[in-house]
Order: sequence, then structure tokens, then C-alpha cells
Amino acid sequence: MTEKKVSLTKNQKIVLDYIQRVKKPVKAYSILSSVQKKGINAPPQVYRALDKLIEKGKIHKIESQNSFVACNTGNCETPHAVAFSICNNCEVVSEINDQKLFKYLSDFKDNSGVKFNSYNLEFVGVCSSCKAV
Amino acid sequence: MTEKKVSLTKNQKIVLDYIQRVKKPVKAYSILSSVQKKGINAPPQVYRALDKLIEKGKIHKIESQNSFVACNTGNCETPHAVAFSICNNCEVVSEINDQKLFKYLSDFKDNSGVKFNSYNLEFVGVCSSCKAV
DNA sequence: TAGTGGGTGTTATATTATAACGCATATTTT
DNA sequence: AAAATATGCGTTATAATATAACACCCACTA
Repeated sequence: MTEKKVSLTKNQKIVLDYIQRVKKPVKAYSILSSVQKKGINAPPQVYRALDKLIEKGKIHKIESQNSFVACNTGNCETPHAVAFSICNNCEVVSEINDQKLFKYLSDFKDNSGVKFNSYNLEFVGVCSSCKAV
Repeated sequence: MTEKKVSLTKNQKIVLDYIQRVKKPVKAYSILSSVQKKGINAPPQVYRALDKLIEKGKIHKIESQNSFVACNTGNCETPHAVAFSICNNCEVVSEINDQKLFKYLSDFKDNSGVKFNSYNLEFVGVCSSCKAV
């Protein structure tokens, strides 16, 4: 298990630190307003950092929400093969780390026999906490 | 097999007709400019039609592209349980109709035992046509 | 030491989506 | 039929999300 060393720039650190602290998906402009005191002033600075953080496996984008969340492994090996569950009652978003699911999806072949190395899966339903009520 | 009868309003028909004719994902504003001669003048008219067409199983949204595509069954029973493949070379988007995949996903339980009735899965890779070249 | 690549800061603008309002149409209830 | 209710329409304005473009800086290297 070689740990791939990833270095982050100043802005990337600021943005990642914020996303990790809030522990839930956040929007780009919400990040922007929260880190302005750290010297990040404009949208491109945020979006550049977000792009690089995704490439580096530090965060993921929740496509259906245009929001961004820290990777729950801290250092994702497969930043483009991800699964989430979204509760449509309490809005909680959880990253799913299920090796069998991952294997199923990365082994999946479409009807022309093609496999896909990247995928984004977003489940929507009622989470266990909300069901319990 | 009872066919659920779905009626469409005038604007919904105009928008659906356009989406079905182009046969590939289209953006909301591209729809707007294409149907202005039919009397649709403003974004809300398009977005309203899109929302209803999704509910009625006539189209799906490709979340990672903010684009909309006709359902390839013409009349989807599960408008919120869908899978697509996206070629990152030629950009072609195909809806995947694989009963085993659907069953796998609708049977999937997260680590608290919860199942999800809705999901959106987008595979990204190189399609067979592009591989062949 | 000139060239290269990546990151930064900035302004401006493009793209995607919704709020809000008044009116019209259809359905059902009385 | 009249009233009540719900859904859709057309419109203006604006909110929210994202990128283009440019000048500058810094680290590396050839």
C-alpha cells in the first residue's frame, strides 16, 4: 500500500480545510464567502481549487446538487468512481464505501461490451434516522 | 401491462418534440432558442416543461452536464432510477437499460440496511465506436 | 538566464435556474 | 350554473453557478 503523496497549494489548503470542517456538502459560493477573510476574493480562485482537489481525490462533487464534499477516506484512490446516498427528508449526504458495489460497477459492461472506469452514482431515498421517526 | 396514460400540455409537447427529434442531450437554453418560433419566449416556460416531462417519465436529466435527453423507452416507469454512459471522447450519451443492473441497484442496501428507490448513475469512459478507431 | 509550467489575483461575462405576479383554463363541488 | 380549487401560461426580473481572459509571480530546468 504505497500512499500517493499529494501536495496542495495555499488556496487548495484553505478550501479543503473549510470543506473538511463543515462535514457536509457545500456550494462554491458558500465556500467563497466563508474563506474571504483568508484572502480568497473571487469565484475563479474557488473553482480552480475545487477542480484540483477533485483531481487529487480530496473532495467529490455531488452532481445533482452542484455541491462539494470531502472524501471520507481523506485520500481517494478513485476520485472518479464514487457513490453517495442522499436523504430527501433531512438532506444528509453520505459517501458509500462498499467494495462489492464498486466491483460490480467497475466490472459492468454495457450492451456493446464496454467497461467504464469512471462513474458517479447518487442514490436518493429516506435515511435510517429519518425512517426511525 | 397497463400503459399509464399521460397527457401533455402544449408547451410540454413542444419541448418534448424538440428533445426527441435531436436524439441527444440538449441544454435548456438551447431548447429555448430552438422553440422560440413556436411561441415559447422565456426560460421559466422551458424549465416548467422540463420538470413535468421528467415527472412524467418522458425525459431524463444528465446531472453532470445539465442537459436533458428523451427517455429511450418513450414512457419510463421509473423516471428516477436511471443509468447512462457518457463517452468522454465523442461525447455520446446512451441510456442503459439493463435489468440486472437495475435490480442490483434497487436491491442495494447501505451499511445501515437502507434501500433507495431512486438513483442516478452516470458512467464515463470510451464508447465502443471510439475504441474501434 | 531564458524558457517553461503551474499557480495566483483580477475583471468581466457566460451559463443555468428560479422568484414572483397576474391572468387563463380546466375540474370538481355545491 | 356558480363557486372553489388546482394547474398551467406569459412575463419581468434576478439569483445562482461557472468560466474566459489577461497580467503577474514563482519554481524548476535545460
